[in-house]
Amino acid sequence: MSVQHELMEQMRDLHLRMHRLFNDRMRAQGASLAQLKLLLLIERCGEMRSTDIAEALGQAPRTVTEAVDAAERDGLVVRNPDPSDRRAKRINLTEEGRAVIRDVAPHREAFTAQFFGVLDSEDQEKFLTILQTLNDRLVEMGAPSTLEANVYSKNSDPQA
Amino acid sequence: MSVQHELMEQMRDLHLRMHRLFNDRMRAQGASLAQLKLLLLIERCGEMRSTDIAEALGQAPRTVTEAVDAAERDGLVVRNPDPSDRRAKRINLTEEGRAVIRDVAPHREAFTAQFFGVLDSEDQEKFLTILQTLNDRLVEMGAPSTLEANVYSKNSDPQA
DNA sequence: AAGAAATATTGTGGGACCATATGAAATGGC
DNA sequence: GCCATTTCATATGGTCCCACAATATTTCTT
Repeated sequence: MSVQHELMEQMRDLHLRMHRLFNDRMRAQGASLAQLKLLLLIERCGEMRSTDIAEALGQAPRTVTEAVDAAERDGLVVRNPDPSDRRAKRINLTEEGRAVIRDVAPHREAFTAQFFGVLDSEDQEKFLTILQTLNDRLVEMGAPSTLEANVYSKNSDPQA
Repeated sequence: MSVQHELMEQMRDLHLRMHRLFNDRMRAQGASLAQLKLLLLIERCGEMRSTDIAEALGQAPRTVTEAVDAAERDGLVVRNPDPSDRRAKRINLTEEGRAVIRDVAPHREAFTAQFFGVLDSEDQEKFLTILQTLNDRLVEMGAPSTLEANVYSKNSDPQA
């Protein structure tokens, strides 16, 4: 029972520290974690509708509208009309948006490598297995199974 | 490299799902994760000053003031003047605050047990080791080493 | 064509965080 | 005793997220 207690504490600590440290490093590069999450998702999937973004990020529609507003204000993203559905808008990266991703990429890579470098590949595999098991458990327990985009390391398999 | 990518995704997913699911269950009992965190800390440590709470929870002073404001509004907590330091206030639980902790306890226990139940004790130990290793790494990388209070399972060693 | 559903957005209200700054009180050196 | 510094709680303003409700437009269903 005390092990579970410890586990919960360590899990929370880990997330908190990781989130803050990563955020700090990205802010030093002029980005923010949340913004980056959005930009990387669009880079990976190409033009997206608001709905798709909400689902991919596991966020409420309201949140996405706000985020896109902000990114558009910063010139990182544009909303184009969707030719095949006049209700919809297609959100895409601007050149400036792509530049932010490019500039930040090495720092993301460095973070991930430095972070997971303490684990040998066997432990990484074990860790991954456990995380997947726990994730499945949460879904069994009632959590939604929607995904979340990856912000930390580069993804080389875009799916249009 | 792709394993690290997967790891990051799974870690984020896990935290998000756990946080939301736990929060939902607690809200059904009239509490919230953050509130609970505060109440449990005070229960464990007795009367506390705002500063102590901020340090214990790894939060900014501003956050604590807000949280205590809310808890005080809900009648779960009171601010008493500190006789030995007229700047300070001593924050303590009300009877209602203690009642919330009592009511929520079984649900916290149930969640933790159900969640970690998918892992045998060997995997739990392995998981704990890995988490600690990663936490230490983050501290090496510049993250603060302040702790965070445990919200999920009961703690039986209060330290006044 | 009428109704239902989907799409994006807006408003309102709220929760949980942050850095920074302010005023009051305590503390420590002199 | 006196002044600079530190400490304490709080305030200002900001980010990121949510739920709920309402709107206008368009598409899909029947």
